[in-house]
Amino acid sequence: MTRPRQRLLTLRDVSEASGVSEMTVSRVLRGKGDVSEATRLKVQEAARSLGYVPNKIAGSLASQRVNLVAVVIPSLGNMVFPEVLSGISATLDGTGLQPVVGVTDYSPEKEEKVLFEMLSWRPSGVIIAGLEHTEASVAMMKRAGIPVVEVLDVDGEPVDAMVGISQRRAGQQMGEAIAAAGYRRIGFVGTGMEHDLRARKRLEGFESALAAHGIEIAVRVRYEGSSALQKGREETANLLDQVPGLDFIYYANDMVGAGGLLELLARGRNIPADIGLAGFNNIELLDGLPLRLATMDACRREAGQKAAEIIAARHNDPKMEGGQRITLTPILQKGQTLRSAP
Amino acid sequence: MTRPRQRLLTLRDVSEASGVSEMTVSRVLRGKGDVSEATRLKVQEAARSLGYVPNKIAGSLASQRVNLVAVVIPSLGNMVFPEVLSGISATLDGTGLQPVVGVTDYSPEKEEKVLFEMLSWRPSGVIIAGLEHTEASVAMMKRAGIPVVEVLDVDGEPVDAMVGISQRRAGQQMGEAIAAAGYRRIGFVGTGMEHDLRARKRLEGFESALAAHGIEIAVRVRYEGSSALQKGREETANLLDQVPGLDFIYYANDMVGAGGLLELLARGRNIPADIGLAGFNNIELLDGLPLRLATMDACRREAGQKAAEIIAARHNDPKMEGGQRITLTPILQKGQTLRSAP
DNA sequence: TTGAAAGCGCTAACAC
DNA sequence: GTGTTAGCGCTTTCAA
Repeated sequence: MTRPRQRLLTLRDVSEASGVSEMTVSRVLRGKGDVSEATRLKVQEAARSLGYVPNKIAGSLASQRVNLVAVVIPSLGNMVFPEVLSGISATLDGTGLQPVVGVTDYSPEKEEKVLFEMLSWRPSGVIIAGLEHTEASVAMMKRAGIPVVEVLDVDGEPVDAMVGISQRRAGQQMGEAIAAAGYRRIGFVGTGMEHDLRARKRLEGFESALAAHGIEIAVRVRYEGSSALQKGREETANLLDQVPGLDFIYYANDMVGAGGLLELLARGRNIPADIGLAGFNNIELLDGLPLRLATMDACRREAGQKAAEIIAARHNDPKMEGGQRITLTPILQKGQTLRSAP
Repeated sequence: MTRPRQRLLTLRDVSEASGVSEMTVSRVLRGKGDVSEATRLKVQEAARSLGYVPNKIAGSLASQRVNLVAVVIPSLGNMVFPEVLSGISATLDGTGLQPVVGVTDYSPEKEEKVLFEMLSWRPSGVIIAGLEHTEASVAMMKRAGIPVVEVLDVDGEPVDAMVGISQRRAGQQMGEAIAAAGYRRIGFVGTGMEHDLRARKRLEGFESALAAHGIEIAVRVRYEGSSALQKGREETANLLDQVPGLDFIYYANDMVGAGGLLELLARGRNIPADIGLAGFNNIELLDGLPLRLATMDACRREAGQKAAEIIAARHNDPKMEGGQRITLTPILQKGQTLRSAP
């Protein structure tokens, strides 16, 4: 494959350039241990002028510690995971820990591979989306001997710690609000993501809430691929044509929901009196739409923050107990597309 | 800070469990060298049943090779960089190389830190957004002895290789199209990103093209913060109030442009006859809007792909020459918000 | 086809 | 405050 690249600068080079022992150079560069001001300056100057970049591979091997946190998420393409990530980064900043991201494309097999790959770097912790993983993935995480935090869902048993909302409950709440508002003929637009188990749980909760009111989803479609805004329009048109009497559409996420909103507005439909709609995620995009879409916050940023806090705390105090369970509470935003209960 | 974590499984454990020497176990696990089928099976079985995860830190130190590619980008929050990333991942898949992402928040100082941090892991290559970096960053990249590809801009001198569009030329082209269409009183909505040098270059090109037609930008505003759709609406309203005779608005990106479009439609303006508008990036979102916004593709995915190809090729053949320069050509999409030349 | 020895570049632990 | 020694867990090299 590849041949070793040219030799780079080592501690020894800095040591020779500064006339200070390797060990002391190492101390200066890490800011550990007492070093006299004089030698410190000598060393720093030498390192700077040589352009020395320490070798973390060697350092980590020797110290048996790695300042990386593995973050395993399904996708970077839909705004929700970047937000989790941004919560993680913000919290990790200043702890000396660094997130490293792996993407699974919603595939459990790829997740397993990514996890294996990341664990082979011996990170200080794992933050992973969801509670469902292959047996091998679970085994790996358990054996890794590091804090593991599963995020964005709390409906199930975690490997170790978990932080998130109850997706099932979130779906239920939306279903209840819709039924309470008197909507009766309800359509659903879902993603084609077979493996988005959180979306599935939301839908289950949603259906159970409707069932309690004697309502069944009248029609459902799934879209494949991305371009969610456009798909939202198309599938909405689709639904309306299939079932003219529809008075509500529930969308698997805000992006398709926004597309649906644009379509309904284009058709001059009376929202929310005549027909209502709701999405999920509370993405920022909604602020600029002609009407505020009803939605629910998945608390993604907060989940990332809390997860990172757990990792950081346990990194600093390895004796700390694991198994934290933090349930976040999403707020239902009625926006302007869900009428109030009569 | 932290104490070493519990001892994990090592090659020695697999060696003992299988009764095969460490060296041969290593060969099996890496699939290198000739190993008899019998021992191969013994070893694989032992590794699997123990749940052995190799230690890449030790492996990389010993072999002096690391299968990581450092990817340094300003942000994950706006869809353009994730797309570059996805081009990179797709191309790297199957090469044995893995991208590791660092985010700079458009700050040159943070970029320097991120670069230092990543280079200390001795990656096999660097892909970094833009051509402008601190002196120290440039020095680090030059000294690293690995392929470096700067992406998304070709207006300047690269450290090594570069792949992207000419941002200046892109701005010019849009300016020319607008002037040719006969628009004369032109407004500009930019981001508050002081350090988005690519946006700045686009604007320079844009202004120079207008100047060639004796036109100056009549009014410009910058928005701060995110929520680009909403800001697009607000700033558009703002502009129209300040300069009622405006007949074109150029937006720094499609997201604000989409907000502007919604605002103009809400005001019942006649697009593109009465007033035109254009964005930049050709994001997917545009497909679902009531009118297709005029825009220009930044070739982000393609830039990621080409960059990754360069890294992969040079990884496989270190003797290969560096300094590749690939200029991609963005296509101007007139959409429905830019009238044709009279 | 397999094994033994010698490091990779750094840091922990201990001596001075 | 500074230096010395002995590895960290692998892979390279070379011998068997």
